[in-house]
Amino acid sequence: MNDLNVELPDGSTRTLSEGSTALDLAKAIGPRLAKDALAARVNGLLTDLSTSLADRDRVAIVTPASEDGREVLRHSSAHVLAQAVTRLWPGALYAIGPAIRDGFYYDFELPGGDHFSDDDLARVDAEMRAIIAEEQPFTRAEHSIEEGLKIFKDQPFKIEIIEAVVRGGNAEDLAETASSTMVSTYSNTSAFVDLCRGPHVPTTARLGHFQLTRVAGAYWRGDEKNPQLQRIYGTAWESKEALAAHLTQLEEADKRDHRKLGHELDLFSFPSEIGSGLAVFHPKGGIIRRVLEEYSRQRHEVSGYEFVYTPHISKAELFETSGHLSWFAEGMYPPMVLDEGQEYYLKPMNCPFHVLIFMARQRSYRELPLRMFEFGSVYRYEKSGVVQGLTRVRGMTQDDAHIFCTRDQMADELASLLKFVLDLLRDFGLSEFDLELSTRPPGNAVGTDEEWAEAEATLLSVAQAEGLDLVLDVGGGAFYGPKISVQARDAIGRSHQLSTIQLDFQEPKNFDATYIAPDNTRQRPIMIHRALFGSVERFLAILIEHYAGNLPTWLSPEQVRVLGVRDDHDGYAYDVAALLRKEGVRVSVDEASEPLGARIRKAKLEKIPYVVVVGDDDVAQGTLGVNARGSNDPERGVALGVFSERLVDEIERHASPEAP
RNA sequence: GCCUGGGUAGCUCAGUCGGUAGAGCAACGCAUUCGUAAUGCGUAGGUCAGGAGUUCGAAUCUCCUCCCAGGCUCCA
Repeated sequence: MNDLNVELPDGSTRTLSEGSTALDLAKAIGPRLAKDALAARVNGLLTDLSTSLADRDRVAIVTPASEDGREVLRHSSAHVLAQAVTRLWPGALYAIGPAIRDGFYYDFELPGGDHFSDDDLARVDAEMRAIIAEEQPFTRAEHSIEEGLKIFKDQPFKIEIIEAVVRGGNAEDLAETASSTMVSTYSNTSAFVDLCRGPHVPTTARLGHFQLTRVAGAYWRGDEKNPQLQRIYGTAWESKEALAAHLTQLEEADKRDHRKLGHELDLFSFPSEIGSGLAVFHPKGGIIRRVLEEYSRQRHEVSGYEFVYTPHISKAELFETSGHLSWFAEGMYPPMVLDEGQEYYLKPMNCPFHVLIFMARQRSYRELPLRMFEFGSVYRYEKSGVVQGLTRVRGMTQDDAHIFCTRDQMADELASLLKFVLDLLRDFGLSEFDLELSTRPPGNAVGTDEEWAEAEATLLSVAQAEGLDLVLDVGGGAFYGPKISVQARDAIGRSHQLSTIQLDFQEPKNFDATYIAPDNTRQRPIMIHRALFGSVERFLAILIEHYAGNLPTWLSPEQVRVLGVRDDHDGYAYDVAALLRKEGVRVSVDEASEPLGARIRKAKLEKIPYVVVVGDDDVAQGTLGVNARGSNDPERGVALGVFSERLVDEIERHASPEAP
């Protein structure tokens, strides 16, 4: 019998007897590893422990507390979920059930068109735990296509997958089976067989740290035209602790929810009388918005932008010319019809209006690049199910600008623009970015090859100069021009798409916009659409969640609250407030009608950066007690002038008490 | 738009079998004058999301509409 040598991840080799499996390798390395092992990665491919190894294979044993391990656990959990559902709903059809980020799901069609309800989760959970307690093995088998079709003759979704794979298939289908000539199945008991490429854990006993999270409807193959299936989501982890940590993290994310904080901090609301997806900003939210917008305007002004204002509605003709009515009508509110049959639309975008400003008179090349900026309110008819807080609304304000430039100016303009975007976002405390460049789509794109190539190359080189990775979305651009989008990572690692820079070779053509070139010919300008915040509402939501409501001092609606210890200190408290207000600080006084502790608590719950307490000593010496947000250790006896200077400096630097 | 769950005082929530609506916090009033996260007492507060139906009687059962949450689809 020949030995075989396999290579381990650390580069060492092991000699095993012929016919050894990955599990045998784990045993040879150590009993603890063998006990821990869930699956193996052989020559880069995830596979079962029962896989036989060949000479010179590169093998890594997969253990639970790893990305591979969790993926296997989740995938196997999904499999158990399907088995549980078929036990509880005999005749249920099962479709697909992959591992996803943090968990898994499985899609079903229940007999008689039945739907899962929330109460079903507990039943399914109990059934899954019963299956796990039975310590069922996951047994893999390979069949011919014909056999496969026979095995799943009562499971039309599986048949559809097999047939799709035979025809060539897509990645998703291939993940379910093995290849176009062979069907891979896993069975736990004779009663339950699933079409699956695997790998799976050796037995269900290895599972258990899971929680079913929710039920949902989901279209078969993600297509709205297909029947809707019933989906159950779950999360699964390698240990009780890891599961608990994940659930805690979800709770933490909930606490940051801008809808919750927006309500608690009295920033904005969505009165149902106004309608779905339409926000009103309360005075405190209004302050944040005003400060944010003023800062943005100021930055735009020094960067050579001019400010324009345009109406919220327009005749249909404008959107016919721009093309919106032919390709974006679904996203627009229906028209208002005036007496003479004239149709007016709420604007879904600002660009056509800006083009008209460009065209208001003859333009010379000497005026270019012409940069027009507007906080433009737009209205989009979002489908009722997609509206969400401030992040997906039906009425929003974009920090929108359109740059009209010549072909020669395009590269410089893009380069300075991308720098401008990143600088501005950094001023708001966002520092981690991902860039995505969507390049020319196949087929009839507008613009010359050179224009596309130059624009793409420019965006790429700027990203590199900024030291940022740029992900290419090859062929993902719109037909009318390439696009770069900026995603920002927030404090808990979530990624939000913010800015977009979109080149447009089309719209100036639609409007026949031109400028007079040095050679006295009419030339077509290139148009760049760009929004930095995306929408002001959405940007605010992201900031609120990024800071968990603890906004940096310059953005805080109330920056300082002054409390007198007794009511005979209130006079001094007002003096302090007046002095700070003179320095431009937003400050209020809470008079001593309640105990100090209660007033401090209230101010802390409102996340005010500084709570200032003044008592006998302070009145006598002109000092303050400073209680900074995020600190449990108040500073006593701070001179008023010192505090004021510190505060003004902090505001100027966009810092906060937590990060001074 | 589709699936699931929800909407009761300003907020968070309880409300059993269908029998005239409850708490805590907040608000307001009075008292309390206090040095770093909840002072005490009292008062007021409701078209039970809206509409229709069943019933002697509906927060509770049925239907429709609106709004919210989580998914699916969508996000130019």
